Formats: sequence, structure tokens, C-alpha cells
Amino acid sequence: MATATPRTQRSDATRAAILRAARERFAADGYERATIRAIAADARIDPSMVMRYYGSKEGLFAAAAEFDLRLPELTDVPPEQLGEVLARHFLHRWEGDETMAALLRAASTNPGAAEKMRGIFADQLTAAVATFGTDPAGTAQRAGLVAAQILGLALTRYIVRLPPMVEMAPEELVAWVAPTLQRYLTGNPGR
Amino acid sequence: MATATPRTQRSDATRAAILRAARERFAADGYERATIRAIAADARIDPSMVMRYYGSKEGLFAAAAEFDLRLPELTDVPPEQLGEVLARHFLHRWEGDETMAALLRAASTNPGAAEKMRGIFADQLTAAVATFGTDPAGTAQRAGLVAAQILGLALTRYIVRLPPMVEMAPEELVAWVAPTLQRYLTGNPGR
DNA sequence: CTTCGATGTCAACGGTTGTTGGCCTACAGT
DNA sequence: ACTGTAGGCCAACAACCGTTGACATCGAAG
Repeated sequence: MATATPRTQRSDATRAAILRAARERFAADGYERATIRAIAADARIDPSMVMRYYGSKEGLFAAAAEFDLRLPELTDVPPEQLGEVLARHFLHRWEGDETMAALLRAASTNPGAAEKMRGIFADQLTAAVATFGTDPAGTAQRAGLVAAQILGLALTRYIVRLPPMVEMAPEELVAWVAPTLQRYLTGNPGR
Repeated sequence: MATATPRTQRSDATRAAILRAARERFAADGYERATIRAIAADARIDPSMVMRYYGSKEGLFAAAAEFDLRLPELTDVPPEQLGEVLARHFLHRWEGDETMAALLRAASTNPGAAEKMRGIFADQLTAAVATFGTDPAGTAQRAGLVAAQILGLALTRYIVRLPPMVEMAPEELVAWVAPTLQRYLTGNPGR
């Protein structure tokens, strides 16, 4: 009220407000049900501002779905603890930022979102798996299997909300899933 | 052409045509992008017929998403082969019927579809796991974990289409996933 | 103080969607 | 042969969507 907000900061503030509202709506409703009008209402601005700042709905989604897995350095992790470290990291990453839920919900129906999802796991996860690469030829496969287990966990816990998966404590889930990831990373098929 | 089709069969035929087209569209596009008009066009009838036969879009989806996992009798399977049998069964079931892909796509954005998904896994899968129940208290958890791995596999292979998961041969996937299911069914957390 | 550009608002457009009611046609029961 | 009725089509409605353009407002540079 009293202190006038500098002008250059104002646009950045609303930009951020739009992005926050967009992530919430995309996460809760998916790409098609999340309307620009609803997002603008949440951010307390006019729908046309969304267009001005992000060009189109797809542009807004692309900005809102920018995501970094923030995978830790795996080189200084004891090889037999890789599964546990990864399982715990993903669970915490997911629980603290709804961007990933938004991306997952949207990826089921929106081709662009699916493409972005492929990019994230192909680039970030595959690269991380490659750093301790004891099996260069199978790296992509191993990363894919890890993604399948991780995304299945996220899907059942945050999207479909299967009761047993929702009710389990994070550490309980880590205990169950860690050995699976460990085998996908360093083991062989058929046990 | 020559022989007139009996009237009672005609309606059943178009009912089935609608259902088939609906499953295809729901599987390919998800709930919101699959329009009644497109489904009707595929079935070569008028959109209003869809309403007459199924009441509403939600009613049509409910009918199209009716699904039986067709889980085999698990009582006469050697306990140490449960994971392998289940993994192979799910993969074949999924590859042969796109209903499940339609349900999975829709479950990400449509609450009714998610509810139906919960029902399928809570009823059919949990019941199957309970038949050889060596751990009555943990049955629901074990079924949930199996669902997480199975759905993660389906999501990455049929929906998001992660290249390594798409390219792997079915038996290759079975070899990797079977031990995971086996441990979720009969093992303990933390290996 | 004036001027210019960026920020924000308002109203509207064109298109698509689920859904509805009226109309035509042709077959089954009498 | 006649009639009622069910299958099928056409046109339209009301609502909602993404998107656009014109107009107001206000802070900063000259």
C-alpha cells in the first residue's frame, strides 16, 4: 500500500504467481481440465495476462513443467546402497514439489507432456545411471526399469491413490522399493 | 444386403460398435480429449445415439471401462513361480486388450476412472493375493506394491512410451519384473 | 510537466463440447 | 393392410474454452 513496488519487480511477481497457480491446477486437474481462466483466477489476474506472458496454454505448461530431478552425486555412494539412496531421494523429491505430479497427470493425455517426461528420464536419470556405469550397453534399459518402478509408485500413491500405497509411511516404502531399484541397477534379470 | 437383419440384433450390434470405438478413442486420447462426436463417427452413427444408449459420456466410459483382470488360479501355482506367472499374465492381458490402457489414461485426470481403477485392484488383485495368504495382515500392502510395479510398467511402456521400455521384448520384461513381484508377494522389506 | 511504454482490465470472437427434441423411416404385431 | 414403435438422423441449444484486440492506468525517463 504505502511503499510503491518497483515496476520491474511487479511483472516478475505476477509471472511467479501465475506459475505457482498453474502448477497447482495442472497437478490437481491435469492438462485439459485445468483452464487458463481458473489459473488466472487463482493468481488474481486477468486470463489475458497469462497469454501475454506465456504465449499460449502449451507455453504455460512447458514453463510450469520445467523440472529438475536433482539427482545426488552417485559416485560417492557405496554401490550396494544405490537403491536405497535413490528410492529415498525420489520419494522426498516428489512429496515436496507438486510439479512432478502435474507432469505425470498431464503426460497421460498430452503428447507434449509425455515428450517432456521422456526427456527428463532419458537425460537426467540415464546420465546418473551411466556415471557408475558397470554395464554401458544396458544403461538405458536399467534406467527405464528404474523409471517404471518409480513412476508406478508415484502413480499409485499420488494420482490413483490406492489406499495401501497412500497409507504406507515413506520409510516403509523405501524399505520395500530399495531392493528392487538395487537389482535393476546392478543385478541381472531372473534374479 | 439381401437378408434383412432382425431388429433386436441391430441395436445390439450398434451398441457393440459404439463400445469398441469408445475403447479405442479413450485409450488413444484419454477421457477429455475423446469426444462423443469422434466416437460416433468411428462407429458410423449419430452422436445422439450414444446418448440414447449410454445416457451420458460418463455412462459410456463406465461401460467401456468395465474390465476383468482374468487372474488365473494361483492356488495350483508353485509358490516360487508366482511372480513369473503374474508378470507374464499381466503383460499378455495388457497387450491383447486396450481397455486397460484406456482406463489408465483416463484415471490420471478423471476421478471416476481413478475410482474404478482402485476398485479393480482392490477387489480382483487383493482377492487373488489373499488366496495363498501366508500373511493376512499384509495382504493389502503386498497387492498395492504389485499394482505399483505393474502399473508403472504399463505407464512407461504404453502411455509415456519410454524407448527402452517399449523396445524390450515381453519375455525380457518378464525376466526383470518377475523377481520384483515375487518379493512383494512372498518376501520381506529390506530384502 | 509531458510523454511513452509497460501493466492490467474488459468485452468479445470463433470454435468445440455434451446434450436435447423433433422428425423420418421401416419393421413387427394384429 | 394398418398402425404403433423403436432405430436412426438432423439441427439446434447453452455452456465453456483458448485467444485476441481495444482501452484504461500508472510509474519512470526526458
